[in-house]
Order: sequence, then structure tokens, then C-alpha cells
Amino acid sequence: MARYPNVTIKDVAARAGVSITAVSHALNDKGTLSEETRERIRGVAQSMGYQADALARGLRRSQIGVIGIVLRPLDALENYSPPGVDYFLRFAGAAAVSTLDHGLSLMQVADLVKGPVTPLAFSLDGYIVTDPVRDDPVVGLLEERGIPYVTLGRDLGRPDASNWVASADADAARMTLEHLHEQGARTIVCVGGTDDNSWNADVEIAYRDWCERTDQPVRFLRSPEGLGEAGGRDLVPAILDDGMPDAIYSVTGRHAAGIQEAMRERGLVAPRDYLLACGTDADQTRTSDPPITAIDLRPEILARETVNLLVAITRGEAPAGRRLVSSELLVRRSSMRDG
Amino acid sequence: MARYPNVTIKDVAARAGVSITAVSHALNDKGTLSEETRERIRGVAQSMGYQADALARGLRRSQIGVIGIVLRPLDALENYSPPGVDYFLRFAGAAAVSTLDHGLSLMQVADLVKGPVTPLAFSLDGYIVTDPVRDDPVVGLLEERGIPYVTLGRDLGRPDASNWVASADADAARMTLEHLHEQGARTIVCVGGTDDNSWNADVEIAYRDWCERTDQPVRFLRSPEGLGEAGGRDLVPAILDDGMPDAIYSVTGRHAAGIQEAMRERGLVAPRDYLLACGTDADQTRTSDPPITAIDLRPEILARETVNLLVAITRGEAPAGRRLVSSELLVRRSSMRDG
DNA sequence: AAACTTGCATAAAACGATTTATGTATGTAC
DNA sequence: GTACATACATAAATCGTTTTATGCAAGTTT
Repeated sequence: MARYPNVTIKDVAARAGVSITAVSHALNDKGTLSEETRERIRGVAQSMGYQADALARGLRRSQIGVIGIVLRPLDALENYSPPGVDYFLRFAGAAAVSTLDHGLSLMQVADLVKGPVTPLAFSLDGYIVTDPVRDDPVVGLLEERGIPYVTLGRDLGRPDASNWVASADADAARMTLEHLHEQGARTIVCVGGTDDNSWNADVEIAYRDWCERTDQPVRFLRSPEGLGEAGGRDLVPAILDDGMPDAIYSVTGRHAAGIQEAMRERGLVAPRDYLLACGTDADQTRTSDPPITAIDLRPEILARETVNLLVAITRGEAPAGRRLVSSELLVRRSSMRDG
Repeated sequence: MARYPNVTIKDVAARAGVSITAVSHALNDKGTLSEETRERIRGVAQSMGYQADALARGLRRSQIGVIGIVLRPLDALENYSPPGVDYFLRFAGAAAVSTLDHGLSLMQVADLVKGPVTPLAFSLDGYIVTDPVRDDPVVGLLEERGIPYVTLGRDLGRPDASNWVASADADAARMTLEHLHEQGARTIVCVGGTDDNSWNADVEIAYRDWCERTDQPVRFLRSPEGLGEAGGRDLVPAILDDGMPDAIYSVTGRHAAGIQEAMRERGLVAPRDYLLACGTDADQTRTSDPPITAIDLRPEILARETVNLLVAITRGEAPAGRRLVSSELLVRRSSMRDG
């Protein structure tokens, strides 16, 4: 399995009987070669199976054709494929496809700020950073190095930043609460996470706002994202102690699953005894019994927008921009009063 | 978001008052510098936050610190995060972690043989190719380019290859069949896929062999992997027409899920009316009702072995090698006669 | 005929590292 | 006092491109 020397621009030049400059110009449509010579050189290059070395080209152009993606919540979890969370995988998968559409590719980079990081990390063309926390250190690092990036969700510590894409979290929360209200729920418990990101902030504000407008009691609880199902389970006693609510709206899917289990153990089943909805769709919400009403954040669209924005920035085509993507409410049995 | 010029080896040399050769030697423990000078240079480099440019280094060394992974079955599906298949994601995730342990990183490369591919593809240090088909073109391409690779599962067209890691598929199949037999099953239908890879081949041979040894009828069916649940559903009429079997052993999880659904529609429920087992564990097999007995291929261990082997090869430490990883049978309610 | 364009092609510098080939002192052997 | 190691440091070549700066004809203008 020895490494064969690849055919280089020099080889092509020799075979075509021209200078390497000529070859470079012919293949990149630059310089002042005659169309005739260009054609001939292209032919020779093709026939020799020549492909420019990405490293050498990258060294000159300082563009390597790869963008990085950092999934902040998974950094925190220290687990890059946690069960019950397929949003990030769908997002990353869709982002990979979108980058391919631009002739680029995507590389997942684990935790840019602690421990040794891939040597290539600082040579990438740009970064996507999902769900940054307030004053996110990864964002800070990229900023410091002058590497272009786009965040998915806002960095709360950088209100002036204008390089982000986000889902319309507040709208989604309102939509969900209104749906539950329509189904007859009055007292609605809201369970959020503890990460200090725009998603949690937006949902909490929207919830409190909605409660005030509709004159309903505020019953807001929090559980660390990292605790997952267990975190949801643990909240149930506190929820019930305060009196049985009509509905529970859990922002994360894993909390919702834990809540559902713990409720069932107490003989409480949705939608018979309470309504249940959650803020992110996942395999679990689709296949659980009953299936859980959830917000589809439309990761595919988010990914496309994010990649387009980042690519535009790296190419110097667009100054930057903020883009909101609306979500969709998937109503399932867990929140259907007549279900 | 302008790109700041990074600190280069030249800057460090200037600041330390030495040549760039000295800096390079100090940082890479080469050359004949005095320990004193070495220390001093390292200090200066550190204080300036110097980090060698990966592209420049890669150009010289022709090693970039990144290995590629190609998931062949997902290439065929043209979907890199299909629902109901978490084996590949677990494998890829575990492989990423293992590469980090070696100071390298992992990059997923979509379909190396058709369409435009990332420019970096042929500059990577090596490749992992999962479940190659017979005479796999991706393997052929890597071979041709002299790029080191390790396959997960054997390439049936390359019997002499000695650079693979595989799960002990035949053992796993026997283990499953024996379990079903112990639970009272005699007539067992086996459903395999149509991809021409070692996994399908091994399981089919083991099944036929087991039937012969135990004097049971051979009822082997096939359905394309790409059809997923629908493929499983479609087989059910044929299965029932031949007479109700005691058990069904489906090699893929998605076929199993489809079979389970179609059977249920006919009022047939496992384990009451038949036993059900499947050859790969997934979220679906864990959370379905009833949970389905499945083989855990132990993707984490497979990934570690695969990465270790590949890294050893790229570093010229090991000549190559074949490694088998045994699987584990996760017995769940779908195959428990007294369940 | 000298002075400009135009059209085409190439030489050489640059990107940022690593590695090979050379020095230059200083100390030791004969 | 010449020859020969030894210890330390650097100059220059190299990796494979892209890009900038030159160069040389042939044709045009004055």
C-alpha cells in the first residue's frame, strides 16, 4: 500500500511542452493564453488524470474548501450521538449536503477550546457554531483568529452580531401554547433547559409573555440539558406538588420523555390526564406511546440558510445577515383532547 | 471579519533571534540544537501562540492529520442519516473519538466515486470504508491512488486482502438461531439483504449451515436494504403463504420493523404468535412494542479496532492485519416464549 | 525609423513549513 | 602545527500550487 507519487502540474507542463504557469492559467481561466493553447493543455491534463493538490493550492489561496461545524450542546454533553436527540444529526447531515452543493465539504470539529484539536482546525475556510452560549468561548476564539463564522441561534453576549441564522423560537412557543390552549388547557407548566443560549431565553420570555396576556398562572421550571430523561423524571414530583396542570410543555425532547415515563408510573397518561408537547422533534417523540406533539425546527432549511450565509461571507459576496426560519408544529396524540 | 495573518515560524525565528531551521528543529525535536536553545525557542513560540500551519506542514510531510470515512451503505441509500439506522452513526461517532485519541481527526466523505468530491479527498492520510460491496469501486480507487485504507467487513472480491476489521457475523447468526431454537422455535425464516457484501454472505451461509446441522427447513428470503420498512412489509404475504413459521430472523432492523407492523395488521403479535429477532440493534428495536431482540454489533469496539489498525498502517508500524470483533445478543421480549 | 501597442508565453517570487547540505568555531589527537 | 572530531547553528532546497513581474515578437502609429 505504498503511496504513489501523484501527477503534478509540472508533469502536465512537461508533457504539454509549456510552462507550469501556462498550465495553471489554462486550468483556472486566468492569464493571457490563446484559447487554442488553453484547450490543448486542458486536454493533456485531463488525459493524465491531473488534479491539483489541495494542500498546495490551499497554502497559496488560504482556502481549503472545507468548513467546520461545532455542535456546542454536544460539546457540553461530551457525547456526539446521544440517544433521543436527532436534531443535531439531521442538521449536520443537511449542512453537509448543502456544502456539497457549493463544491465544499463539511468537517465536524469537537470542542475547539479545550484539549488538543485537529491541526486543520485553524485552516478551515469558516465555521458553523450551533447554539452558542452567552459570550461563547468558541465564538471568541474564531473572532480572535479572524475566521469567518455563522452561529445557529444568537450569542446572547453579542447583541450586535449580524452573522446568525435562527429558528423563530418565540413564534414556535406561542404556536404550541395556543394549540394547547385550544385543546382546553389553561394551566400550562413550561420546562426549559439551563444552557444560557438564545433558544432557552426566547422560549422563556415568550412563555411568560403568553401567560400574562392570557391571564394564566406562570409555572416555569428548569432542568439541565445534560440530565436528559432523568432530569425530566425528577421534575415530576415538584410539578404535581404544585397541583396537577392541564398541560406540560417541555422544551427538550429528552425531558419530555422522562416526564412522560414518570407520569405514567403514577398512573397519569397523556392525553387522558394531561396534555404534553415538546419543543424539538425526535425519533423518540415519533415512536413513543402515545406519540408526542412536537416542534419540527426544520433542520434541513436551517442548514441550507446557514451554509448559504457562511459561504456568501467567506466569498466576500454578502456583508453578513440575520435570518429567521419558522418552525412547524406537529400535532400528535399526546396533546389531542379528544384523542 | 477580516482574516488576520497568523504568526508564522518566521515571526518566531525573528523574535527568538535564530533561524527558522532552529525553530523547526526545536519544536520537532530534531537537529543538533543545544537543549538550552531548544527550551528558549519553545518558550518564545509558546508565548507568541505559534501553531504550525497544517497546510504548509501537510504539503511537506504529505500527512495532514485527517482520515476519511466512507459509509458505503449510506452512499447507496443517498441518505446519510436514515431513520431507524443508528449503527453507522454510532460507528462514525466512535471512530471520531478514537481518531482524536491518536491526535488525528475524522472527516466523512460522501461517495468518492461519483460526482464532484471534496478537493481534500485525495490528500487525506487514509480511509475507513464500511461494508464494501464485492470489488468495491471506492476501494479500487483508493488502491489505485495508493492511499492506505481499512475496510469494515471484507470485500468479497478481494479474498487476499489483509486490511480489514469485521464483526463475527457467522457467530452472531448462530447465536441468534440457537437462542430462538432454545425458546422453542423450529421453523425459522431468515430475511437477508441484497447488497453483495460479506455481512449478508456470512449470515446466509451460517443460516443454511445451521438449518442443515439441526435438520430444519431452509426458508431464506431477501429484500433490498434500500426498501427499508416497506421491504419488510412486502415479504410478509410470501412468508405466511409458505406456512406460519415459529420465528423470523431479519438481518436488518428496518426490515424487522416492517415485518412486525405487517404481522400486527394481521393480528399476529410477537412473542405470542411468533418469535422475532434482528441482526442490528437500533433505537427502533429498543423502543418498539414489544422491544425486539437484536444483535449489538458493538460499533464502539469495531471503531476503535478499525482506527487503530489504520493508524498503525499509515505510520508504517504494522504490516496490516485482520481483526474479528464478537457481537452480543440482546434478548428482548419479542423472542421470549414466556414473555 | 523610433516608439507604442497587442498578443502570447514564461521566469521568478510567494505561501509556510521540513529536511538536507554546509558552515564555523572549539577541543583533541598526533 | 596540522588533521580530525565534536557541537552547534544556519543556508538553501523542497513540497505543488498561484500570482506577479518580465520578456519577446509582430503589428501600428508617428
